[in-house]
Amino acid sequence: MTEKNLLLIDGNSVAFRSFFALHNSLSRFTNADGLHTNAIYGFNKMLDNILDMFDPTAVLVAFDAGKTTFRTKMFDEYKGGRSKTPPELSEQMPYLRELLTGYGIKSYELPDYEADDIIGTLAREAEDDGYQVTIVTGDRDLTQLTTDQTTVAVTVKGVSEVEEYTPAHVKEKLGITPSQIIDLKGLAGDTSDNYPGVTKVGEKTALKLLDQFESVENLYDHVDELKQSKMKEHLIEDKEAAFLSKKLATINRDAPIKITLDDVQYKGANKDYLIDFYQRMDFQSFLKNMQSDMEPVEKKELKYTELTKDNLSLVQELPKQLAFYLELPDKNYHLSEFAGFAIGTDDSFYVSRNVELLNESVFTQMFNDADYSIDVFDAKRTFVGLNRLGISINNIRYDVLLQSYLLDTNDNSNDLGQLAHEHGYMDIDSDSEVYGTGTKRAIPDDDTILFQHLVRKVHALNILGEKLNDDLKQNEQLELYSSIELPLAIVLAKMEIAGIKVNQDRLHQMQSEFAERLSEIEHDIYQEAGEEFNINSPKQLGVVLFEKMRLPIIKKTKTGYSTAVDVLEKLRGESPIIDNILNYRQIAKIQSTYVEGLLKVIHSSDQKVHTTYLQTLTQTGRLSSIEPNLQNIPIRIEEGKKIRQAFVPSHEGWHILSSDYSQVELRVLAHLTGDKHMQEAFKNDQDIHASTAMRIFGLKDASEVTPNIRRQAKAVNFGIVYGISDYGLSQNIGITRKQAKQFIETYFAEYPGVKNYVDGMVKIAKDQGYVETISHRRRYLPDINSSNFSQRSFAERTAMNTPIQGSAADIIKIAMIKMQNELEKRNLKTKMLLQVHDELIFEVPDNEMTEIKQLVPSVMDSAMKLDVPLKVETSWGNNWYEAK
DNA sequence: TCGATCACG
DNA sequence: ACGTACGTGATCGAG
Repeated sequence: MTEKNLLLIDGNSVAFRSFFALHNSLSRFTNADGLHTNAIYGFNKMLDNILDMFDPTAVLVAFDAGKTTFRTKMFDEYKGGRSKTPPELSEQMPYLRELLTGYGIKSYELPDYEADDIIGTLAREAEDDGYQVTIVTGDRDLTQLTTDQTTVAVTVKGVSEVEEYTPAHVKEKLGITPSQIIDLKGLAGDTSDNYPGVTKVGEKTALKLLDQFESVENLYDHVDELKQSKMKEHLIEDKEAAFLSKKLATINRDAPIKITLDDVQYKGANKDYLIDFYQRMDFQSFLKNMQSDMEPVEKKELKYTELTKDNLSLVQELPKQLAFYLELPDKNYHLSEFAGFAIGTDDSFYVSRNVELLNESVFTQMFNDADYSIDVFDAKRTFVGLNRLGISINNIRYDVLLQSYLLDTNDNSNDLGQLAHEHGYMDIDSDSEVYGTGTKRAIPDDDTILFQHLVRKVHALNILGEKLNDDLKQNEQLELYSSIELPLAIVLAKMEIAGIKVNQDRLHQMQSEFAERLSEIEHDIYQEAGEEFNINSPKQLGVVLFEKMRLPIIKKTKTGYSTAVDVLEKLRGESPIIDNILNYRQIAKIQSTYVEGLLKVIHSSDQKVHTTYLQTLTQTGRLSSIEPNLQNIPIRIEEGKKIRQAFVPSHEGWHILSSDYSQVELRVLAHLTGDKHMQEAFKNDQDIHASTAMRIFGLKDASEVTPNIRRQAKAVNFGIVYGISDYGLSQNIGITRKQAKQFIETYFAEYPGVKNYVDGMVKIAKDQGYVETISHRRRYLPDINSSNFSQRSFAERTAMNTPIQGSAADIIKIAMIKMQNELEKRNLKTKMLLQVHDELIFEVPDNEMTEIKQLVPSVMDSAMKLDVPLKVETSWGNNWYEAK
């Protein structure tokens, strides 16, 4: 006889448990549409575990139907006072149903009844029919249903483990039978369901009473026999409440359910449905399990031909639209070895380890033939790689990395395999699977492994390029892709290749100067502390300052005392050691990060540094710069600023020229908000901070704007751009929160357009789930409806900041493309070298200086037409330090 | 690998 | 009552 096993799941309870179990990682669990998925994920984990453990022949998930039930009719405060379900959980409920559909599991709800009642009723029917029943829930109340045939599995530690209650286990834990659970609840009540029980009687007392009297009814039959006590009075007084509570706790095992055991027979999952569902949820690990589950469904083996010098002509037979992948395995592609390449489309693929083949005319012609269009992954990387081989390419069509990033700034993995999976293309492994990670990372010796992987990449590009292009079109982002990001990739490649010359002698000179000063200060600090310790260790420093020297503790971090600058500044008067530490920190920073750090990354071949710009990293559309980061070279403090003297032109007699946008972000703000007052200030070329100062402090004349007042107004302007809060502003300029609040209110009254914009952006983010820049760059903000104040506030500030910072990024990107075009069109030797968010840096031969001084600002200020003028300031000198 | 710190816009 | 300014990267010490 086959065993009959029924699995009943309390849907709401398990969803709730899953949600809170993964609440800390809430923001990690969102899919591409910004939907939270943590509860769905947790529920899925639980399902996998439970199905595996109990191997059921029938399954049902019961849900609560709504707020009101027959219990609320008996007692209208039943489950009252519960905080309402967080929106991040509610939004997941419909998808939970889809998950169940995928598993081939029925779900059911019944108006006026709770999930418990459905479970109780069906469990009774199943027992009568000879089933073994397992009930899964997060709610211990359901243990009242345990019998010899029915086990109640209560989730513990989130939902990954369960505690199984049998009648024996209930007895062991509480000393009562399952049917007495309701008596227990009757006497003790239940705070989470908000019913009272008897005053002053909790679980302990209730159990004692039940041990003696067995049931509520019997207790009250003999209540007179109790000796006089406060408890006896309470019992008598709350008799009604006790009976009501018992009734409320009793699960209805006779609910009018319209679902039968026949309806819930379990026949297994619908794998196609689940795969589609997992893709939509971005559940990579479940997808993978499916795959490994699904027999030996190996990834498709693609046919390919290994290229050699002798069969190169085969490449000429390829269609004119194809994909090409050049493998530079190291992150730093300026120095990486070449592992090989693959090219092809449809079912013709060619592959080789020998990148020298690319120098053959078949390829060099193909890459510069306008009739061809080549799809790649990371155009900038490909361009730089080919350039190192002496090859140019000018017909790239789709860059799947860029496309993917523009569609969703979070999809920016540099691993094509991983990214393909995120877009639903599964016939490929990730680099980490094929090459390994960390120190074990290596290119496989086995040709078939490497070649198959490279060919799969090319095939993935064939499929994804077209698909993502359609998606971009849908988002109105085609223009952003083809007129800004793709051309920019090439411009950036050329800047990286150009590199910037570094004067090593100057750095070495600074290195010994700083070393000397550091050892002097170090000596003083040890004297003052009375011991030697590692000044660079915040932990050791904390002990010295706050334990040994007993200085007042201003702020703490998660791990101990804070020793950050703002804290030390407040301690300045306490001891001369503070000034020395601040000084030491400053110089140590310059020494380690800039002098020594920079020396480490100079290419010995040309005495230059070649940074790598990350074009697909930031959430706003800005670039970032690594190895080395040339976007944070010191400028604010003179000692650090001297580092810039080491950045020099690559030719004798040339100059470094720098042009920067003046207050772009505020100009963008004036444009986006349409605020008349703000626009007026820019149109009249006024000092914007002084103008703001006059408005918020109600000054009549510009002469009344003192430096301090201007400084405060400047902070307010910055605050507006960052998404202001009174607390943030008060911290920044050292005023009270109340004053800060007053400033902000006055500001909004003076600039009503700004106020409208701020509110409008938050609303847009709430309605559509994302915000956009002027060029339709998009940022999704899944936390905008969060019930967590802090997360929600952060999303709100981002909603207003991103269009500003992002539009400013759009503007300079356009300027860079135009600038590079002009330089090439005019055959100038001047090279664009660096971009620092609102600033472009060039090296210029003397005979081009006059032209460039005029050209750069005119290209930059006409990059985009705004409702206010853009302003550009230019300076130049013998090195970067002088160009300021 | 992570948190604290500090460099930039 | 919450607990915050927006966007980055490199270095260090410590687990």
